[in-house]
Amino acid sequence: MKFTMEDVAKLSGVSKSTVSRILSGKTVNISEKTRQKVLSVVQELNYRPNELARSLKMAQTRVIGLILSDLKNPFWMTVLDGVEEACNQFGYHLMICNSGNNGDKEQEYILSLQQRRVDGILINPTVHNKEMLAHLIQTGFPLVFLNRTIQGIVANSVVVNNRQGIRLAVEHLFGQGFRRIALVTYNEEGVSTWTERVEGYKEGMREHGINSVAVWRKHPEAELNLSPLYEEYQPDAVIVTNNVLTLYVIERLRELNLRIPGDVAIVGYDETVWAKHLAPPLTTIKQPARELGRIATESVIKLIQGEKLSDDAVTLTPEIVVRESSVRTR
Amino acid sequence: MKFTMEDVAKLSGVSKSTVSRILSGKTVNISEKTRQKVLSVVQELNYRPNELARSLKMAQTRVIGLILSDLKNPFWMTVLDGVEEACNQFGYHLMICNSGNNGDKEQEYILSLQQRRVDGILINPTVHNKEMLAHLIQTGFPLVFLNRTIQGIVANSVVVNNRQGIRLAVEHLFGQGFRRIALVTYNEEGVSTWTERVEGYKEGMREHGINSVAVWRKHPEAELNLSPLYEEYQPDAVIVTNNVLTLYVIERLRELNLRIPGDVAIVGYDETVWAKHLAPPLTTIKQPARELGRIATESVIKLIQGEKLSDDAVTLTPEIVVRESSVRTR
DNA sequence: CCCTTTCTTGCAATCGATTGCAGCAACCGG
DNA sequence: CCGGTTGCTGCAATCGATTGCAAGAAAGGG
Repeated sequence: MKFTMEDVAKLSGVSKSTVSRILSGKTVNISEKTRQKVLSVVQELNYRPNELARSLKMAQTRVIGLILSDLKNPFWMTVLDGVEEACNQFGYHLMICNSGNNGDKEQEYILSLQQRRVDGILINPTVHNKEMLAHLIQTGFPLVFLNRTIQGIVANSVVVNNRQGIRLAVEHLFGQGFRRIALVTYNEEGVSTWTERVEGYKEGMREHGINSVAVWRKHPEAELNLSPLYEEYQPDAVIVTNNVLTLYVIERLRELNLRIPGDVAIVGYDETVWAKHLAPPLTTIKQPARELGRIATESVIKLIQGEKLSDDAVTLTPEIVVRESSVRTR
Repeated sequence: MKFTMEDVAKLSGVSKSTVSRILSGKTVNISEKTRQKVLSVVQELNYRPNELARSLKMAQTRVIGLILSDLKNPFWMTVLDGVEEACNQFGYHLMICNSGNNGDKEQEYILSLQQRRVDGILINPTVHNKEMLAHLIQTGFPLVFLNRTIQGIVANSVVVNNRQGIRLAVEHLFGQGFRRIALVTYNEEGVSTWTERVEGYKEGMREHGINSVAVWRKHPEAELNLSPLYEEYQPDAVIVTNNVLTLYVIERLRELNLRIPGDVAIVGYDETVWAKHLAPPLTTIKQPARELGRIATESVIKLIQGEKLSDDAVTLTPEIVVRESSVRTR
């Protein structure tokens, strides 16, 4: 049922070369008669060229690999939508992988995508494959870091300003009169998003003359008992560095019978569909997720097409969406 | 920097054939000496075979295409996670496309995936490409419908029982003493998920002797003014057939100054990370999303491997998660 | 020691495209 | 009528693997 160029050629009474030239749009010097003939046969057979063969010969697949560290995080849904949109626009296809923050799996995927000869890779990297990634970049392979950077690796990357994001939260809370602000984040060594957000928090506090800060870290797999932490620092506000973690923290605070924002104010990370429907509606740091996806994809496509990018890193700007969860009640 | 089998062969002093046989694990009759020699060269060069060439020759790519109708819906995130997991387990890669419920885009993606010679396709189909899909199935192409069926097409599909899902909601609400139950759904012609849920609702109501029902339909792009609808039917409970739509409805009801569940109870569709954090916590119909993804993927892989599936359709069972939004207050 | 059988390995065709080079036909002017 | 252009098309090599067939080497039997 599947036809080849050979078949089309035979039925049109021409050679493969001619068919190929017509289909690839190399309009140069093909008589209108043969062109019509060939196109009608193509139509009739419903022929479509085998992309594998084409890719093999052309040494390009028009496929981009995407490696995410945690597919379950709803944040990626919007990013993914932007990535898909850009891919579609430029005629690329997307191959998706989920490393689950596992270094070995990530490595296997990188190799595997390369074996499949993807033209470029978008990656939200783990911290476990530094040398491999560095090597890849060094060899000129089109690679773009998505939302995370890796210490010590100069790479094209598209990220959102994490320090600024947290500082928006800090400034807002200070404006509302809160002073004892704690931060809750994930306990994952070396992940730039978390470390930068923690730094942003400390900087922000320091600027207001506060050096006694509280950073609470939750291991992704374990529970976090807020009770002793709360007792020790007695915060009047909490900033959380991740969307799902925010829900977790809210739940734990409720268990301590703390009212939001009366006893403790909350600012969460990532604007989500549900943020405004929580009780009380949640103040969030909104990251431009779709743009993140779009721009990163456009970047990798530019690299593929041989363009030099003017900047190694594109840094997007977060906003704060203020809702009741962080507004001082009288 | 990229080596070919030829290079490996030359450096090992053997022919391509031998290298190929060793790497493809065809252990039959290769002397241990040459095997070791070749493997060491492979190691040294860091050689990995070109999958394009292999795929071309073998006429299989070990890639599965996934076409979703609406990537933005958080429901898919969990499904996707299940799909990815199964793909990974069986050594397949995933190519993702988003039709955005657009028939033309869907068609283009189907053709394009076929051109790329994916081994099989998982699709959450729109209603616009019946003949094409039917034809595909007829030719024996491994295709599995995901979460939706298409009227008039017998296909392998994995779905969740939609009638039963809604009826769980109806029964629960009746148990709580609600009688004037309205349903809100999307106004999309012919989409099985919506039509089946509407039917389930009507059946459930009829069984309780209620023939006067209210189905409110929201066009995906337009606003829905609940005020007149509410006035007309005066429901004491509302079931919503989609997760994001549920948030929308809750917002509109709030604008009408209706208290939940005091004035009107709510049951939403899809168990989400945020459901239990809403105010009040939301009762939901929980679909086994990850299993949906896993099983559909396993099905298409079986089809690819030539197995006959014992049943055309696998129907999974939803559950109800009861929370305060649908519990009668005294 | 020769012939047969069993291991190993290589040759060359194949998968389905793309493309440089060359050849043939038609057309032109002189 | 002939040589030179120009226009159109085909031949055959190539991309990087896989694999049927056959040949050469090694081993075994008489």
